[in-house]
Order: sequence, then C-alpha cells, then structure tokens
Amino acid sequence: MAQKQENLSKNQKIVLDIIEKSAQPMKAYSILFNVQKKGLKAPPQVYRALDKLVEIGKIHKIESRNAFIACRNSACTIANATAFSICESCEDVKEISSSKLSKYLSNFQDKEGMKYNKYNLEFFGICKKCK
Amino acid sequence: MAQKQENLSKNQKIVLDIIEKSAQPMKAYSILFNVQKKGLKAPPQVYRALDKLVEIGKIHKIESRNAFIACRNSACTIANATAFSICESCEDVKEISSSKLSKYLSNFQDKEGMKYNKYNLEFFGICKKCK
DNA sequence: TATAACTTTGTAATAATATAACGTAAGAAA
DNA sequence: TTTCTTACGTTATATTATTACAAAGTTATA
Repeated sequence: MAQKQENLSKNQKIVLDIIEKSAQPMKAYSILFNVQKKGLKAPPQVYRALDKLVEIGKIHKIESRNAFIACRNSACTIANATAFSICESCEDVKEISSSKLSKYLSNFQDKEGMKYNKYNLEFFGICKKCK
Repeated sequence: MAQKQENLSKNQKIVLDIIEKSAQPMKAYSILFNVQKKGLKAPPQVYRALDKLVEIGKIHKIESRNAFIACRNSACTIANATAFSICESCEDVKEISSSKLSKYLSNFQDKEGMKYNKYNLEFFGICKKCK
C-alpha cells in the first residue's frame, strides 16, 4: 500500500505539497525558494525531503531535466517503473501510465538474460499544442 | 551515414578519444582533468565537445549518472533511441542494442496517439558479477 | 585577393545542482 | 531512563553546467 501522507515528516509534507500544486516539474532550488517562508532555508532540507519522496514513490525525478514531478497514479509506490512524455518545445511533462508498456519493460531481459528491478523511460517529442 | 571522425574538431577528437578508451561512463570533470595535458583547460571546452558528440551520436549521456559513454553501435548516429543497463552495485553501464526493444519503443504511442521522435531508457539492477 | 560570415577556440566568471559534515532535537523501543 | 533511530538545522563545500566576450581560424564568395 501507498505510504500515507500522515506518515511524512513536516518538511516532507511541505515539499510534497508544493510539488503537487505544480502542474509541471519543479527544480530543487525553485522549490527551496518557494518554501523559504515556511522555514526551510537550506538545500539539504529540500534535498532530503525530495530523496525520501522519490524513494516512496510520491514524486519522480525527471532525470533529463533535473526536476521533480508529483506522481498522479493511484498506486504511487511504484517508484521503480516510470515513463514520461516530454515536449521539447514547451517542456510539458506527463507521466505515461500504460500497463502494456510497463509489463513489456518490467519483463524485458537483455541478451544474457539479465532482468531489471527498475527502469526509467523518457520520451521526447513535440506535443499537440506546440505542433 | 555516420559523421566521420575526420570531421570532428581537434577538441572533439580529444574528448571522444578519452571516452572511447574508457570502459565505463566518464564524468565531465573527470574528462576535463584527463585532457588538461592536451590543452583543454576550461569546462566550456569539454562541454562544447560533449554537446556535439552527443548530438551526432558518437557518445551518449547517462542522465541518471551525469556521465558520458561512447556509442559502440556500428550505426552510431542513433542519438535518438538509447537504452542502457546500469548495475546499481558496481555502476557498470552497458548500452542495450535490441532491435525488438527499439522497434517497440520507436512505435510507441500514448493514449492521445502522440508519437515521439526520441527516447532514453535506463534499466537498473544488479549485474551477474555483483550477484 | 579580400572581406564578410561563420565556426571554433580560449578564458574568466558565475550559475545551477547536489552533498558532506556536524551537532541538536524529537520520537520510538528496550 | 537509556539507547536507537530518524529527522532537523546549519555551514560549508563539492559537483555539474552555462554565460559572456574576445581572438583565431575557416569557408564562401564577391
């Protein structure tokens, strides 16, 4: 089951809250700037919260953008199988939830038969609005 | 066709050379340190070369590691469809070349029928050696 | 040739992203 | 209580990447 928000620490709640309110991925220092009025003054406070939230699957890191996005899936403990759609024009990012895709990738084996416990996939293109 | 190495600038050749000699992904500042005896003294010289080499597909960036690896594929202009296997224990990284996987992902459409011109996939697990 | 346009280079400075280290405090467990 | 663990606050620093600008080299072509 998903970890409940009540189990989160104060700083973790603050950071998650601001990320959830953002439609788009947020950068760590943008988060920091936004939570300074709430008492989080230094980078480690933000990064610690981010680390934990990523770990429990409440947020995901968009690696190619060094930014963090809230997980909108109901079962958002799935921190180990993520896929995103990124518009290279407007930088709009959406999480892709395709059970077909996730099944395909979770079962993927390489030539030596190695299986993986985790993956991250980022698709790039131009979204409809930008076309 | 793949851009020939002869078309590369001096700095691009130097940087590509050192990455190709490394079995593992190299970080930008590690590259910088290693090429200082060859006259590349400052970060922009390295980053410019890296940018170009990524663009033409001679190297790829491992986003989750902020590191760069030489492309071993014969047709290494394919900068737009990359997949890697990363061992979370020894940090060994291998490029995955599975035509089945690349076909599947290149043809992937999301719910709105959007197609993508580029993707990057990173698999994580524990490699055989580390098991 | 020359001269403009463009690309690449070198360099200094700085921006942006992330972590180390250390001591304190608060809560859970024994 | 004592111990253990987790979280917190803080300072400093490490790491990754870009901006800005002038100089040098290349290419195109008048």
